[in-house]
Amino acid sequence: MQLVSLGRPLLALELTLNSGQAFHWLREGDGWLGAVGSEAVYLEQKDGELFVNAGAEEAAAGYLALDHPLEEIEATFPQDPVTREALEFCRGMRILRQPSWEALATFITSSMKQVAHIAQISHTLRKRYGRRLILGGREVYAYPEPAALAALAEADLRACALGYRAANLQASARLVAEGGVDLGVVAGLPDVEAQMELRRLPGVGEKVANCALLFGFERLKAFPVDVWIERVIRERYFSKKRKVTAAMIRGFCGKAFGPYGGYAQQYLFHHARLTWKKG
DNA sequence: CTCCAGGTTCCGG
DNA sequence: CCGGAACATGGA
Repeated sequence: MQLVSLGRPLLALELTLNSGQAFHWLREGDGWLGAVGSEAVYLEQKDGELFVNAGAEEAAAGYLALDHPLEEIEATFPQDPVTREALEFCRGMRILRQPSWEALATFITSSMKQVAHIAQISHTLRKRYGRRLILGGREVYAYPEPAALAALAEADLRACALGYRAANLQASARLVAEGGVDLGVVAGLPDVEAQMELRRLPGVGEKVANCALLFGFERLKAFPVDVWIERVIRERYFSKKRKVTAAMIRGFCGKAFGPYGGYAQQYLFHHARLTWKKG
């Protein structure tokens, strides 16, 4: 396979691909093999230099969001010790620019699931119902289109270990495929309205909507609050308060982390998930 | 075995 | 607005 250099961007490639944003990248030799939309892509980073299979330069640069001004973004983070620790741990991690349906759908399947299992579900769905792509003799699978999932029975999705999420994914795929919720329209809405529109889909509440906005609609201030973020906020920012309600956490997170709150959130999430010690 | 995971929805205070 | 319970599945 012929590789092309994309230079030396500020990028922590492995961290980015394994930080719980996307769930399908697999180790292949010295790099990573996966799909960017409907294009098979190989990525490799060697001594800070980024390489991609010839022909996929544009897709890779867009997906990896190399145009995000990452040094400026990281400089907007608050200076508190918790965020600084996360920044030190995650420096160079980027918010991927994923296709909106792919991001939305994978997070519909994510509720009450560990990252490893979300990945397993993603791979099963891709392999059974996504388009098969070939790169360097290797098979890669695109995420299934809304219409492909809309055409299935709920039982087909249950068979992919989706559990109660099967009905939500099926119904959401149908709504999107039939235009009941138009993701192209969502892309043009302001953040608040976009979130409301996404929440019309079954299985999409505040957290999943924010994940979709952050990872699939490039809303870099969207701040998903999951169990890890909630733990961090409660125990390290509100440690002395007796009662901390969801509204207080939402208010704090929307205000305290600046114009790139979603980036800060991702750093806090990843750092907490990998280093948290009980007690 | 028990506990918990990148939650949502519905229901009763 | 708030807390609880039901909902499936598998990794730790």
